Amino acid sequence: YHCYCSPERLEAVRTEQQAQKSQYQGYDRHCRNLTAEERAEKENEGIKPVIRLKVPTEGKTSFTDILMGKITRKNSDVSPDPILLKSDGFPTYHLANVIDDHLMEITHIMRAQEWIPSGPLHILLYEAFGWEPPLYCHLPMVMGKDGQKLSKRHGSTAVAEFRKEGYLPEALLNYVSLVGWSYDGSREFFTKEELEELFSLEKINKAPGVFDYKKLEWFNGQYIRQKSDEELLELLMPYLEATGWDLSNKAVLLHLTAVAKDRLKVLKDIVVLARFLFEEPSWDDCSLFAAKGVDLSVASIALKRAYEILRSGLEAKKEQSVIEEELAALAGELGIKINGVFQPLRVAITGSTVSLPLFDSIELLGFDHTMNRIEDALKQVQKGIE
RNA sequence: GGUUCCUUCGUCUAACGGUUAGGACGGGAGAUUCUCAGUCUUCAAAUAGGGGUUCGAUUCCCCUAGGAACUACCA
Repeated sequence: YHCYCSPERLEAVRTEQQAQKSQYQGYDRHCRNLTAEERAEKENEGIKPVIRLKVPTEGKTSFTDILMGKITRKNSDVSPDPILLKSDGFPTYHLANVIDDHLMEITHIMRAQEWIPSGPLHILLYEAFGWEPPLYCHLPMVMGKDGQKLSKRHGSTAVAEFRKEGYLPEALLNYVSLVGWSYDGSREFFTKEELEELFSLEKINKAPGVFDYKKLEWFNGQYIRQKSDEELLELLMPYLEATGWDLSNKAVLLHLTAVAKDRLKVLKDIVVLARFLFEEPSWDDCSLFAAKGVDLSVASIALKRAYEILRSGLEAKKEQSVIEEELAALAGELGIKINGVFQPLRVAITGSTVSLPLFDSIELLGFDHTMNRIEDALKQVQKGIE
């Protein structure tokens, strides 16, 4: 039916209902039973009407949900006479949805549980048109950590964002399949093909699930580790290329990939791990050179001596294990822990106390470059002590 | 407020009405070790509360509590 109520009147009705804490909420069906004269009068005033659905005030409407079972709602509880056609002639969602699905010959509607309350309204619409309603399956929603509808403030929510962060499609798919569903309670790894085979609506949980970014990360790490070095490098390239670094040495990149593989949670992480290869450390904070419980002056000596051991060892092409032993011996001599020697080296070479394994870092960087860096670092430490 | 849906470790979940309530993530401890990771071992951690039905209830029923969604001329 045509409704001529102004937005202002609707708003007034709404605030009045709220103020009264009225049990009845929504449109008051003001225009539902206008006489022909009253309508003509409104038309003459030039008011463009909306078209509302005359929802029955008696009886109930129900439909069967594949997951939820029978859902029934009293017609008096269905949204009172919702707008179907707006005053500008455009349909609202409910009208468009029903017509579109019907014309598209949709047989099954699977949507989130937040749509359950609109179910009876849609059924009413199908009945009004004399159409056969489709089958419904309302799926549990996915919530954020706070138990509210997952939204932007919980982190990434769009597939494109997950991809940008460096989540593998197969990891995301695998993880998401396990929110609200399980196969047998113990098996967790599924390929897309296996999911096509094994996924079943019947085993979907009714309760909403919380999206666990930690577990997604874990899945992603698992899938990353399943890749060959070559495959992984290919996936990593876009992230590396975005930095503007010189990536011409494929052998180095492959070695980098192999060493970084265990350390990646998301592909994007490669940038942090690789930075030392392409940018010179600044060593702004000299205290980084000193391991816990080690004096900076001692660290300085350790670095100097370690540098000599490294240089002669590498020049003589000694085994890594031999050089390691020599470095360990140095630590013993200085009365500090092994890390007291490794940390200043690590900081000198990579600029950070956290890095890829030391000898891999050296090999990636190359002998000359490594030596130069340690020499520079030595100067920094001297300045730091003074 | 009203309507509807939901309720097993912190999180995702498993358990023909009969199990020491299982697995995974995360957390703790330990091993490996040059840091960080990774890997391995290991520990803690739950049936929301109250009534029924039953020889027996996580499982079936009722009540309470809690949570969520919806309640637009948005979708």
